[in-house]
Amino acid sequence: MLDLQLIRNHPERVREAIRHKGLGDGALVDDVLERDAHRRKVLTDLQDAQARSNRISKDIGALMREGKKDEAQERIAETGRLKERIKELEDEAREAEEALDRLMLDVPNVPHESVPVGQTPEHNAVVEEDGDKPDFNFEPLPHWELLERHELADFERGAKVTGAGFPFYMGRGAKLQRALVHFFLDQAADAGYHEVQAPLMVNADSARGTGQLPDKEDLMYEVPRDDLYLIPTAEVPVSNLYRDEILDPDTLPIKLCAYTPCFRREAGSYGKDVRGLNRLHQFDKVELLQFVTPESSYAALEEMRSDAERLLRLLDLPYRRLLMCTGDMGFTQAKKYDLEVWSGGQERWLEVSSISNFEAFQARRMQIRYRPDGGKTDFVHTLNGSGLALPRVVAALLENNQQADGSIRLPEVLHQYTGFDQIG
RNA sequence: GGAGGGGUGGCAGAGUGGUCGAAUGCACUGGUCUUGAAAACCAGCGUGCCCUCGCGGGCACCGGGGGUUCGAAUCCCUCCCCCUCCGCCA
Repeated sequence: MLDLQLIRNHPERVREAIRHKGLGDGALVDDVLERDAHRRKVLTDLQDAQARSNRISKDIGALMREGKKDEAQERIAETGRLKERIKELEDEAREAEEALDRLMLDVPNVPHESVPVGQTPEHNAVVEEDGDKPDFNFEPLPHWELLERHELADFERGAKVTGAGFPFYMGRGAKLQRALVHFFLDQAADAGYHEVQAPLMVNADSARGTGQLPDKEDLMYEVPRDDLYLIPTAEVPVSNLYRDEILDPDTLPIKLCAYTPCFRREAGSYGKDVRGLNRLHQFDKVELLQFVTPESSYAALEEMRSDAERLLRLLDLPYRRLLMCTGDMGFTQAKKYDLEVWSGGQERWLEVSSISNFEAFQARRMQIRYRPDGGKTDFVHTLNGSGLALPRVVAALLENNQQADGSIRLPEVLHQYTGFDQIG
């Protein structure tokens, strides 16, 4: 949610943000301003009426105490009309409030000034490329063939047991997953992130807090009987950790990391993108999160970005960093980087991390505040980033490190975690 | 799942229909005292919103929602959460 003050004071900036994100012409802003004016008018009327009512009740109390029952009765008689009026105004105020809230949920976050303006992925800026793409003197295989050859994963049985997109990882495949999770968490700890283990299901309030509800409902699996949702990312439960709280400034920045499986319905995504590990309904991810003061959030974004990039360098995976343009960055973000690894078998870039600064957009929705020393409470800024999502990292590791004889050499940093240095 | 108890300010803990946004203690902040500190004493100390250039004023909030009443922390309904005991169970 955006700051209503910002819309009031700089409506043109918000209109521009809406256009740049490709979400309309910005007429929404005028609706908001109109609704806001109306709400305030109704609120003022209501509060006037309530103040009068309170005055009368207080007088009645005083009269009762003095034993002037008759006078009290007279005053009670006066209140009938006023009570009705208050009821009407309360209804009006609630409607006005709800109408404004609904509109406010449609207002996207304003992109940071450093974000390139554009509507399509072509406008994303490739900021950096690092590492050498593998140069094979044989025909490299895509990872799904490598998985099959080495019996690292079983997609067919996964489909039987659950459905497409729910593979079993087997033997060294399973161990590799566990090793990566362990490695990522250790690295995060070294970088100062505090590990948490989060619930894998959340309630509707939490899903709303991070913006999965109301509009991205199709993303999540539901457990209707208990009114819960399976998490599409650890971002959802962990961001909500401090919902409705006022944080002590001494505790900031709060840096958290969490390993969780992620569940995504991925409704409507078909095509060859979905082969193998490229797109799954369940996958593992280590997520990094930070709660910071507003003035430090962009430094934190760069820090988090380099925390994620370090993992790719340690794994010796060639990657590139994209600065997402206004139209490709999403509704809630102010600035977002994507990290993509090169997969040598498929000869394409695979997104393995997305690192975002939400500024106060999520915090306002979740009511996460802090009290600056001696000052008024203010919303924290929130950031999160994958560090990293496993399946595509596995895909790239297998593809890039395959040898002519079909074996796969694992990067050295993983040996102590896997207990083996190659597959096959 | 069954039975009972309970949710009040940062914490502890009063308050069971009217001068209660809420006693008191602790914590915290400022001041007095002191060479300094502690102690003691004095004062301040919740959140959100609305009106106002400002001074200031108003409204709402005692787990959430609804109701009774001129008036609700207090009474009623409902939901949620916590605790104790029993059952079940990784």
